[in-house]
Amino acid sequence: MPKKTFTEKVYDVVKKIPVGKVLTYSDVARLAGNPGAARAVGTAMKNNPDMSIIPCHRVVGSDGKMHGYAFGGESVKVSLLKKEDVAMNGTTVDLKKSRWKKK
DNA sequence: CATTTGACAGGAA
DNA sequence: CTTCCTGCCAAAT
Repeated sequence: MPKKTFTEKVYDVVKKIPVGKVLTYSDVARLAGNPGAARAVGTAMKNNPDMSIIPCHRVVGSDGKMHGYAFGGESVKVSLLKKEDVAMNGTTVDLKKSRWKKK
């Protein structure tokens, strides 16, 4: 079987994030098979082939905030996530409750 | 093939 | 809470 590149796996994982949940770059890296490659996840994201199918706003930093990209601003991201039933804590995502984890 | 860059994380001050 | 430094990995040049 064709071995997917790390980037491909990242897209696959991100696209599978359910509504109301978020993942940190570290988590995406881990699910993609490369724990610790959080930075590489960001690299892949900015290289993303289809931003429309990749809910980048559901991928946040370890602090539950956007580090670089957002749909125009943190406020927009917060509003959007709130709309998606994501547990928020002010301007930050409540990873304690909204972190997507497989059970 | 080597160097630089970047949408990161975690710890220290 | 903010700022700086180090470690990590992949893609781009």
